[in-house]
Amino acid sequence: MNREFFDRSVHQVARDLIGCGVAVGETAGVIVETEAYEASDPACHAYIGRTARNEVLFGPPGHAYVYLSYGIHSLLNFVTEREGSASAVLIRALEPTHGVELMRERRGREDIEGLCSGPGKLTEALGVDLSLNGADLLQPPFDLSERSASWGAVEIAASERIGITKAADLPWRYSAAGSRYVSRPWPAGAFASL
DNA sequence: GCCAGGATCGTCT
DNA sequence: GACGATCCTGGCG
Repeated sequence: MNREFFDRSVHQVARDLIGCGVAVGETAGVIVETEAYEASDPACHAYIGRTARNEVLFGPPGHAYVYLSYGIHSLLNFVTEREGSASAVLIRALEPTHGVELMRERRGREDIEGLCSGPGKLTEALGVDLSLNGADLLQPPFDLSERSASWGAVEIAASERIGITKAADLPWRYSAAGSRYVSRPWPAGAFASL
């Protein structure tokens, strides 16, 4: 995984991230659900312009944008597109692959489907918090890997984003069709082409 | 199984 | 001083 991967349209990156591996320290999983947020999008934190909070979104691609949601959950995003173009992919769900016992301890639950099936859940499982805001995704503790051959033919569903009030009708949520690890099911017949 | 409500705090008005 | 890109629990069928 290199910088160029992220230096592309946020929608392309959001789709291409499905099936890719994300490791943070000893824990890792495969991305099965993402959402795209672009600068011209009212639901994007950068829509209102540059502030102290969203500054990372305006920076170079391939960095982590982490912010606190509802005062409780840290949400993990990957910054995309050239510097100055504020856009990011929200990582919404993972299929756990490594460090499952550590994930269980951090989450305080046993069921593997529930460990990373939501944006706030996976950050808790991976140990991601606000201290990683702005961190380079190409450096430790992150270790990202490209989609493996077994995921090469994955079908990707496109549907409406979850939990937002502005621009809620845009179909910018992407999920791996057939995965048991997504945060919510996708509507029938909502498929994007690779 | 579904739904309503509460937890909790950084950010911006 | 209001508002979330959320999650979990408890109450009710």
